Amino acid sequence: MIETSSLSLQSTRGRPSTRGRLDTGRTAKGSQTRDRILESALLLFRDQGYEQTTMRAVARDAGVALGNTYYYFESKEHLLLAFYERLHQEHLAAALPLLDRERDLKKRVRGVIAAKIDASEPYHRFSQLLFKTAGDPRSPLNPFSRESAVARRQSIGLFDSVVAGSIKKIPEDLRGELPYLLWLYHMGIVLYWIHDESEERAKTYRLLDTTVDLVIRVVTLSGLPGLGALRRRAVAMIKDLRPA
Amino acid sequence: MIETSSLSLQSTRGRPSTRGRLDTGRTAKGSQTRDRILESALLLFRDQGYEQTTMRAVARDAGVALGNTYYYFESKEHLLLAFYERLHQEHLAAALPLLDRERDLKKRVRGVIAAKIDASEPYHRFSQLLFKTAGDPRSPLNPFSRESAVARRQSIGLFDSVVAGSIKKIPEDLRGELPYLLWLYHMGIVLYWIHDESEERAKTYRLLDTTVDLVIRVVTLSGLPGLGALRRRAVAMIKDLRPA
DNA sequence: CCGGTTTCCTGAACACGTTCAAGAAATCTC
DNA sequence: GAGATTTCTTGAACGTGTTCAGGAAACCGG
Repeated sequence: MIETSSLSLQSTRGRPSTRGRLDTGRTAKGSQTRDRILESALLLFRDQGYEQTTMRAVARDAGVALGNTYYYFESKEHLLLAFYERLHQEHLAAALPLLDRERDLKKRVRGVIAAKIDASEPYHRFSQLLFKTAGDPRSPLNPFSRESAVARRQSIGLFDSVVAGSIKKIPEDLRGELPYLLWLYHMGIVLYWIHDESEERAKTYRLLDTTVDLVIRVVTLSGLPGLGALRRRAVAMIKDLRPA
Repeated sequence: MIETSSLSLQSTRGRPSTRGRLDTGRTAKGSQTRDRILESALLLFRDQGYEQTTMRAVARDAGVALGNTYYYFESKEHLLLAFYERLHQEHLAAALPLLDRERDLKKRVRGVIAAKIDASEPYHRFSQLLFKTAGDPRSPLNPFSRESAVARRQSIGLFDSVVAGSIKKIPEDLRGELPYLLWLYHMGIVLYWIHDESEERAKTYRLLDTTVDLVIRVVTLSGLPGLGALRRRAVAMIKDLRPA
């Protein structure tokens, strides 16, 4: 499928997009240590949450000195960022088969978001931190920050594929902004999921099913001749106000 | 105006809705100390941000020992919560005249949200923390937590008045949920505002003007006979999925 | 007033994330 | 392989939010 060929399953670990100073993992030894630290952190995060996990415990479990963790990860939050990057890879792997198979836009959107929720489920307890820090412009986890730019672009890129690979007729002007809008929509669903404590996240899935229907309906309606002016105005607004 | 009579301008300070153990401010002396601490904290927060403000600095400026701040405020975050309660009072004071004067729904919604942004402007730099912690279910600042229930109910209550005091015809079933929906909408605008660094927050105001138009249009359209089924389905979903 | 009780206040101590000077190990150059 | 350079590792130390045992001050019933 051509439209998914731009999506990469390659992990960005090992040669991360670091900023000058922290150009780590250059030797085999260094790379191994980095992985050991990351692995320890992920296990501890999952088992006892982010706040309860101390950097000292991460270092101990990885078998290195405390200070060494700071050679490979700028801060505890960057360790979390590395986790999210891995989570995204898992999400991608889960979503790709569906994108290759299904061509109906509604099912593609629903499937990709459901895959995200499923992939995140083991980490529900501490995924709360995603949004805890997502709102802080200074945090590297903030979806608009420079440091998470790679992850964000990848995440939005997934919705590029969702749109590109569907057979639905979409007005040209809306088509350009739709992936971004779907990404925002998916963030909203995730935010709800974070707070959802219902059995099997039943409420989140009900929300998803109902709203995905509405969303697709709006996309369809926006193509009607009588609604062209309204649609153009909305698209213009999004282009204007969408963060750079 | 009857519909605003339930809104209170009384500050909740002095006799806060604390939980048993921390039933503070019972003597005149205690209450004074609490106010001194809060005042110091607000000044420091505003001038140098939340993270840069240390509890030791707060205590020093208030002229008390470090430990004493923890007698009146459970944590640094609770100090921030007290700040948001005060901010809400200022917002309320700014919004009330408009609600007494104006009866057009669109103008009421726009006015109340604009008032919120204006009231928050002096604290833009560290308001980022609102959403930083808003996503964390364990944080007292989380809009769905027990501790912020009072503030939240007040905040939604404001939109109760917005709806109740307008002359717009609104379908009965939607009318019940509309205040909550408008509150959610207003949270979205605030989230955008937090990240908005444009001159005079021009982008936020453009977003507000455009979306308020869309929102009201949807409310109007939802009353059309042909769209009753869709509206009922949407309202049912909201009732089902709205957090308790 | 006095003793008892509650409320208020103190500062040392703790665990945490983070920094840093110093040294060990790997790699490179010749 | 020796020396020079880079990469990796260490653990003590700093400043932070928070806790806590203990003491001071206010209040209350007699």
